[in-house]
Amino acid sequence: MPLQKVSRADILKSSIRIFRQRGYYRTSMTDLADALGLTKGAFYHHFKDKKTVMKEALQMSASWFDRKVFAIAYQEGLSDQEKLSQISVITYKAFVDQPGGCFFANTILETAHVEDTFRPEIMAFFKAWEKALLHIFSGNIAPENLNEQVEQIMAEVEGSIILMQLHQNPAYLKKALDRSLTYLSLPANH
Amino acid sequence: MPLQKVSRADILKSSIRIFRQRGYYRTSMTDLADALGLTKGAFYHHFKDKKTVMKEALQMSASWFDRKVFAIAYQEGLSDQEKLSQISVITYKAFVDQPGGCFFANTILETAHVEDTFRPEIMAFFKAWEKALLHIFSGNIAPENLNEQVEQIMAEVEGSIILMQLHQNPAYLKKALDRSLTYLSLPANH
DNA sequence: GTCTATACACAGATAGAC
DNA sequence: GTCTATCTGTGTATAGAC
Repeated sequence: MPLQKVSRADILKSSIRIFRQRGYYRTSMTDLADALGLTKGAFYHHFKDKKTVMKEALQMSASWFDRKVFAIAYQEGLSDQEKLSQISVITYKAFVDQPGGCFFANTILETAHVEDTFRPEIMAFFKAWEKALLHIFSGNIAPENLNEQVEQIMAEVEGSIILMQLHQNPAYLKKALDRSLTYLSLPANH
Repeated sequence: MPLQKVSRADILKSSIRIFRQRGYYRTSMTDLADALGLTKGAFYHHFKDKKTVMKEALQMSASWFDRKVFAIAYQEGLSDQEKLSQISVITYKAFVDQPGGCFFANTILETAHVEDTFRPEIMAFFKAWEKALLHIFSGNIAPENLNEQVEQIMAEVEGSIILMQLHQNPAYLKKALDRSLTYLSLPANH
């Protein structure tokens, strides 16, 4: 029986799930190690400290959204409606299938007034999301309303994730995502 | 020189500020005691444990919103526009003057997937907010759209508080509150 | 009502055997 | 690469003097 090899990516995938649900401060190194069937000592062989695990976890999660969600905004041959609809479906699935809500929103609220350690990673996620939405809506909305429309959608989605977790009911997120689709065809924007 | 007397309300007011900024788990009993110039031992004379401080802090904060913000929705002699406008102004001031964003949103995101301890107190805040908005909008919006309109406003405001803290810019909250006023006079709702 | 001192658990992190 | 054992700091909470 050879020794089990755990890849850096395996560790991060597992740690993302735990950090997202329990938060950064409440998660202990023992929590992270146990989830992989490792001891603390073995875990520290792979990562030098908790901060580094968290930073790379945020980066890996942001990268997933870049590739699986935001990339849809730049695909050739899709209408703006199709792009936004596909993004909504995947976003819904992502936030409902795996508990813990939005890893990035959770982390900024938890840490913003304690330390700035993770602000760059969190900011990168929101900037990529904003850019994708701006790309989709730029042809449908007057330039002077564009930025606020995109801001509004991001606020609605993030806020609905809070309500979803409060009421333990994913319908809140579903309705917010559905509303974002209606903003593509508002008469007032043409 | 008599011994200094610290009231339960004083302790709670101070603790609310710290819990809101640092979160529940990251806040230590030493943090709470130090802020009042007390030692841990003295602090424990007033509250039997951390959980109780948090519960009463949430209750006191919710009570403040009930009296100072949500009560406006039921005041005689104000138009719906005036009610919502006054609520917006106070809400903005409350969330901007004191750092840490929304105590209730922070706490539900931090604790929802770890324990249910504070869910009743947090739920009470959101229910009171929802009820106040329903009261204001009930005369302006068709009954079949009423619930979703109120949901949307709460999601937008909470989401904008996240963006406000991410970008360290209160304009995000201001714009979300201003949008809520426009929903009172949307032609589609009449 | 506030203080010092302390008990006990667990946190993050490291050393060294296998 | 994983383990056990350990170091050090800090957490919640309590006991008892003043």
